[in-house]
Amino acid sequence: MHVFDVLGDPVRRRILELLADGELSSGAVCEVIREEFGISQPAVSQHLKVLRENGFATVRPEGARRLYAVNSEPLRDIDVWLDRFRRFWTPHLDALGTELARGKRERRLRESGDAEGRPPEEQP
Amino acid sequence: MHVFDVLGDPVRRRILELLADGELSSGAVCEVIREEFGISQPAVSQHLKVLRENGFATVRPEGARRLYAVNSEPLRDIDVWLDRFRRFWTPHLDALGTELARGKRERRLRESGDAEGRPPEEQP
DNA sequence: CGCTTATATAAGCGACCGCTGATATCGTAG
DNA sequence: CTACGATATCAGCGGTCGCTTATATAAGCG
Repeated sequence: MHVFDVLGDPVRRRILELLADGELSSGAVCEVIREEFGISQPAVSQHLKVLRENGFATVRPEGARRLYAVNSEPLRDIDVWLDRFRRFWTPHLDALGTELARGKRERRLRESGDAEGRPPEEQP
Repeated sequence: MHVFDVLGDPVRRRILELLADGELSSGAVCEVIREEFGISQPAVSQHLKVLRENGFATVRPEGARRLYAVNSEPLRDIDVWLDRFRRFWTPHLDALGTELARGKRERRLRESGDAEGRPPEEQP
């Protein structure tokens, strides 16, 4: 399934938004989604499966619960795909220039300020 | 139709990639897509319609041809949606910081260097 | 041990999406 | 005016996706 197909579903997008604020158990996700979309637990579980199998989320068992977290790599792929269109709203850069600028920005900000540092969950 | 649904289709993504290099006639798009995906002219026309109706492309008649061009606004919406996940690969920024940094970056680059300036096509 | 809670899987069904083939519209050339 | 080329639209069909109900797996708890 392609990256954009995964994000094509509003429920999956919402789940990712929820996970963006920190890891959540399947049940916690269920509760919110059920309230907002009115769909069943298996439906949510199937969406979580899609997110899992396509690398958008990682799972960590904790007792009987399963804690889900965002895995950002596929989202970064989208960001990269968007690069070729960035010059349409940052007109003075071609694709290479944008890449350099993004790198420079990151470096500049990394060495100056800092905020809360949640490390990006990498799975081996 | 939602932004991500539009990009869910590989043909539509490819068409946008083609249009990213400059405007193309429906026929020109057809030719490439037909070669790459082996689908018919009506199929391509329907995809162009989806792109048009969802604001991803603009059309300009030139004689009997119709010239298509990228309209970047929906793509920017995706970029904005991605903002909430950017801290996963630029860990030292929260969402607000990222927004500020992006604005600052743009301003900084706008007043310093410049490259070839294809103006972003705005439709009134 | 059973019983409950938490989550995942299976089977089946309806809706939607994208394709094709046929046709309509529109511009242009002879 | 007619014919042709370029593009859009229509009708219909098949496949896929997401939902539901029912069930399986597995952990916690008395």
